[in-house]
Amino acid sequence: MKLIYFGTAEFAVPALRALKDHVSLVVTQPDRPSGRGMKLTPSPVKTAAQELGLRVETPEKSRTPDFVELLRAEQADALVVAAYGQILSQAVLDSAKRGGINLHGSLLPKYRGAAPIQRAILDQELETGVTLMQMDKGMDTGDIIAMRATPIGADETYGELQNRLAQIGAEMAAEWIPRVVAGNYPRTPQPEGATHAPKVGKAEAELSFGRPAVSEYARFRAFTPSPGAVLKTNIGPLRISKARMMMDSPGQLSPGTVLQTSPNLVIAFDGGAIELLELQPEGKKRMSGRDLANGMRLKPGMSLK
RNA sequence: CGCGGGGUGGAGCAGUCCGGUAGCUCGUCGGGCUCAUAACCCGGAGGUCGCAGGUUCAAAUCCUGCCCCCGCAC
Repeated sequence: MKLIYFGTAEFAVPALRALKDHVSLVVTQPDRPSGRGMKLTPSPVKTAAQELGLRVETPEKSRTPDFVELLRAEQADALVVAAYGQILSQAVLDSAKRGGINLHGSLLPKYRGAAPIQRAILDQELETGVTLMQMDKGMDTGDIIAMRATPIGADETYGELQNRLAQIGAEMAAEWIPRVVAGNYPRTPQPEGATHAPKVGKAEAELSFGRPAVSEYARFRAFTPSPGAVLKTNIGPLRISKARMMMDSPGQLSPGTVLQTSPNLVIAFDGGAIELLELQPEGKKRMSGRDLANGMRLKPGMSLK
């Protein structure tokens, strides 16, 4: 069994590790400038591939004739694709015997597209999962090979859920890829009811006092740890890294009010309150909500709005 | 050379412009009050003010160099 692995994000790493003994080539996005100082940063998949001693290619575009030729020359049994970040052309898909097999972080046909995991949390879905499918030229529209569901925890963040789904994906890959290569596998067209999960934008990561506490708590979870949920306040933007929904009803205090500073910082939102356990003001280090209240002299009753 | 903020007892901050007594909110330790407490009262310990030079009678504060942390943009 000879595989070419296409992946970029963290989601794709566990499956790569699971299949490593059969991967002859890893294709991932080129290093991108990122972080302070615009340093070139390799993708998580590239880092993992190098650690595993695998050959890596990082084409700017995978569909160029030269690159397709390189893929064909591998004479691979299948392309395994997970969170790669580029559309694969039909020519690329046709370069391996069984075409492209994709791991997708949702229960297809729901949440087709770039950000299925974040969207599922943002929508306060109760469950999601991983789908293994035969790629076609559409965006996550191929025939389903296997699917596994898992509940979304009430306090689960994007990072935590992604890790779990990636692990599930790795197990599915280990179980199904050999059968796919052998040509012995089911293919079920996706049913009706597709929804789309477009890339999340920076504006969506902004928490708002005026919206319902439950929706903002979901928003916090969907953007944690990356890119991070931000709460704009009169003492500057706060990046929230740990928070918890307060279950007891806070009465009808106006959104944005500091309800408690001890033992933790609690802020009123519409119809509820959220405890800010760990956050980071602009230019500062990460700190507890309590520390922020100490340094900023916050007192119950003050407004952050 | 992308833009910017910061390093002050264990934590978060003020003080730096305009040099001259180490401040605030917590934590911690001891004592008190209380049925009790994350509340309140009294008392204590704990700081080479990032590092190295320089100026000065005197530097957290002014000058020079260096190290480290972080945000934005991407």
